[in-house]
Amino acid sequence: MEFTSLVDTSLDLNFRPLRVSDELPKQEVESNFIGLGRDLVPVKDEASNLMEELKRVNAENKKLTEMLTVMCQNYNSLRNQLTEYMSKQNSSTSGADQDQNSDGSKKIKIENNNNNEIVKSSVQVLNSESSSSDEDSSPKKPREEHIKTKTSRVYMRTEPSDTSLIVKDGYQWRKYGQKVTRDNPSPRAYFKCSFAPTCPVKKKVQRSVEDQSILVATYEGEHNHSKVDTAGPVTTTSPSSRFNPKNNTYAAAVMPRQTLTLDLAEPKTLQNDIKKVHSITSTSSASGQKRKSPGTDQQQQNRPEFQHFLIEQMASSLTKDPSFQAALAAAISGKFLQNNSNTKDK
DNA sequence: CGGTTTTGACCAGCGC
DNA sequence: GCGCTGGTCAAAACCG
Repeated sequence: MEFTSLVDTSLDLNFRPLRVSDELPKQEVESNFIGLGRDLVPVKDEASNLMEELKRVNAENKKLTEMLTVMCQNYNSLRNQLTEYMSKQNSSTSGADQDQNSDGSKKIKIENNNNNEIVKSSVQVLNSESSSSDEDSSPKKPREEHIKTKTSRVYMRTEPSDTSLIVKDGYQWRKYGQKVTRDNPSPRAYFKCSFAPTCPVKKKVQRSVEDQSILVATYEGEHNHSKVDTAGPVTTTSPSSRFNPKNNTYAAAVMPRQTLTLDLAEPKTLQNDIKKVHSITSTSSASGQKRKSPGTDQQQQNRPEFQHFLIEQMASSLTKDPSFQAALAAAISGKFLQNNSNTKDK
């Protein structure tokens, strides 16, 4: 449980109400064993146990808040990089769509336009709903499908040392292929949703050409089931994918990955928070298009006021979350019920 | 043993 | 028709 909470925030919180009922019996069994060992456990002890539990939950919340802070920092730095990159492109000649690309393929052009859109909208939403024309696959057949199927693209920052192509998004995926594409030296991995056999969703994951630390996940189709709630860290792929034995980068990669997992999970609340944070950090520079000295945002973010505001926002976001409240209420009431049954049994 | 990953083979679309 | 490319298949390997 602790590990789950450490690894993910909103996803687990959202699903917690479902899990509480699953997990509580376990705790009951455990505490019943304890109860058998000691004939009469004073109510005082139980109360102190509860307090301990509350303290532990509070500590967990603190950890989550800190992680969210890191997430926002990563997000902002990524945004800065993208903004800089795009402004560089804009400052060059207008027809410089294919600079960097000697072959100047149409696909790249489209990709760049898409990036442009995202940056122009201040990258509030990293999950961009794309039209049928924006997908990078050119053949006719897929194109027909795109008219029907929803495609979206998600950008995710990872540790540079992390070579795995894993995007944690709360779903369970089965990898069915990997290819090295022409316009990108890093391989592209193909995944199918493996939670439901009938689920038509596919995703492609590939590292960005510009920044190898950015994973680009392209989703095709819509899930016909809810998110998978497994016991592990937000779960996306098979057990062996949660930890990459080749480079031992799992622990290091966990933090950056959460960033977009959260974006996917609860876009509205988090984006609102991020918007607020953003408005604070960019009060001096109007549109963000002005050339800022690199690291300006970073300095702002390091300010204690900013950190405080950020933590407050995250905390309020958590406490406002009905799922979180329900989970907390269920946990507490479960404990009380457990107490009652224990005392009645004796 | 069942599910997942890996990876070479295969297929279809496209341009020349 | 041929070669290139992206996407998928499927057998073997791997893992818990």
